[in-house]
Amino acid sequence: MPDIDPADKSMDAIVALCKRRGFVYPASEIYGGINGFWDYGPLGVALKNNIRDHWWKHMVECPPIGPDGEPVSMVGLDSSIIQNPRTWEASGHVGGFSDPMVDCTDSKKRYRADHLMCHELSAATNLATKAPDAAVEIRPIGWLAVVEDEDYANLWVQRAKKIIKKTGGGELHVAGLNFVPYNELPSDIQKLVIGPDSDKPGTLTEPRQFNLMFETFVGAIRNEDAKAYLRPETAQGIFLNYKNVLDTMRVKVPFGVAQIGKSFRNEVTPRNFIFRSREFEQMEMEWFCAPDEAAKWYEFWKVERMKWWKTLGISDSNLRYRDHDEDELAHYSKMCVDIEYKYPFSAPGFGELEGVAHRGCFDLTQHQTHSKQKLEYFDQERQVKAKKAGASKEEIDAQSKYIPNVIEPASGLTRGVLVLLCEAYTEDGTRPSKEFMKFKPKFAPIKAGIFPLVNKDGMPEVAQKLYMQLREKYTCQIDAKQSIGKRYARMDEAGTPFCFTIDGDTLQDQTVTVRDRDSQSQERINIDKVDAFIAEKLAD
RNA sequence: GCGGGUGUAGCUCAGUGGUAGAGCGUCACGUUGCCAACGUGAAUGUCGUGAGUUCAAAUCUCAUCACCCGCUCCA
Repeated sequence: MPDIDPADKSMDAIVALCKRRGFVYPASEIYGGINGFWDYGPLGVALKNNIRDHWWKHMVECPPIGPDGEPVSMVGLDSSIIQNPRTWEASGHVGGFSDPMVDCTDSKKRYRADHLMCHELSAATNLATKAPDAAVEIRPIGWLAVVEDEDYANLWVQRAKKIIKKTGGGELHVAGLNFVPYNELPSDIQKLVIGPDSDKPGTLTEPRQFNLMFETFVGAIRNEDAKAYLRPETAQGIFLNYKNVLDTMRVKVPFGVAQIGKSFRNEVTPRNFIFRSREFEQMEMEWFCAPDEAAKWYEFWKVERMKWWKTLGISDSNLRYRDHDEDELAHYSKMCVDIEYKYPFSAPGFGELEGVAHRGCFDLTQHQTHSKQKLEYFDQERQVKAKKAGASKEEIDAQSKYIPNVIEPASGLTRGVLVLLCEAYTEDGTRPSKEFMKFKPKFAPIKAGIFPLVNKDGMPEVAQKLYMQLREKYTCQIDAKQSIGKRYARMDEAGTPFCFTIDGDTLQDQTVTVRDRDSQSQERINIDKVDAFIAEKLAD
């Protein structure tokens, strides 16, 4: 069966199935829910754990082979969600995530206050055209704002002329263009500003802070000194422990530290099911390397991470790279590429799944400055090499002491769950369930259903015995209730790849039927071969 | 945060001021011989929440919450 284009899948139908079958529920639903939070149900947590374990296996326990043919060096970590608040000053999250925003009550648009470039606007009317220097009347109109872009000064002049025409005419009167960002204007002048999509002054609100970090208080006393933040990313926990790992784990640059955990962002607009939620789970790795090798490792991880996503059974045409433009890069990043997936809500476009960022030495330098702890790395191999080459003391130091650069593949575990849900969702009007979940067997929450064909003649007993044996190794469900078709249909919606049915023949010749989820076809195998059959199908 | 839309059983929905409904699903019992079979029965609703108008509100009004779409933002 050819893969279905995500554009043809209905997000509503996926959300409905997720709830109906226990993948994802709205959080605190009996109280009316809470915007931006979701609970993972029995099948959802199984799917999420499967992806999580697969990532951990391929990043920490069995990391990829490096360019030199040896496995790369990687260790795991699980750092605290709440850290010393100074962490977030150093990382740039206090400030960086709190851009002041301005709303226009006329155009109903919202702008970043520091992106609104404002200039005083006046019209000049020459009262006596024959006496050039005298009798020029200056008519102040107010201030005019335009959105900052490459050519905003020209845009401003065009808008200014239009507004002068509308408000009584005259020539544009400016003495040199000196733009001021909206947030730097005094509040009495802010009231005179004409918005970028409005003709009226005073329609812009005061700049308002949108801090994207959740705040809490450590200890019983709730004051500024006790204020702390829920981490908005897991990455900083790794930087905070960089020195501990170096001192205790006998690792040498280049090496990586990987971590999986919850992060929290007070998003302005949680949207698109679990794609953007306020509490989410990340799988992040920080790769520490010598500055002159960073570009090489950036390419390495860019390739490796895409390979990894493809091992989840996602079709090639639904994944792509998207390099960030220079003006799009975050304050810490030198290069960044997104691995994107074609979600049903973004199709035919793509949406982010993972970002691989070249963070330079930004983070460690920041933490070194703020904490006053030395985070420099001493590279003994380079020192020996430089000495052999007869370098001067200064040259040896320069080559062997450095702040490592960091390559960061950061992905959303909960986005991975969403991708597999979207990828697996398949409509098929010809089968009883009308829709089924085509998970790659390795990631399916339930690997096998075990059914007695009918609930008599010793079949339930044989099924029970098989179940007890299989459940030691695989997530299985035994079900003897209702018709066999109904049981198959339920398993289809749960995405269970195989169903083993004990029938009359089983009692005679020790064989069971295996029903394949995708083809709905059956074959008979010996009951002793069931374990090996599943094992083979789960292997990569 | 702004604008628009939606909210009735687990799901899909009907119900425009007068007793809360249907189909599917779920559960029980019986039956069963490979794809949501059949029979009988059962459970499930503060009609999103709170106020107001009314003799009477799922229905009208207001507020609020959640979800969807578009801005804005974003991993």
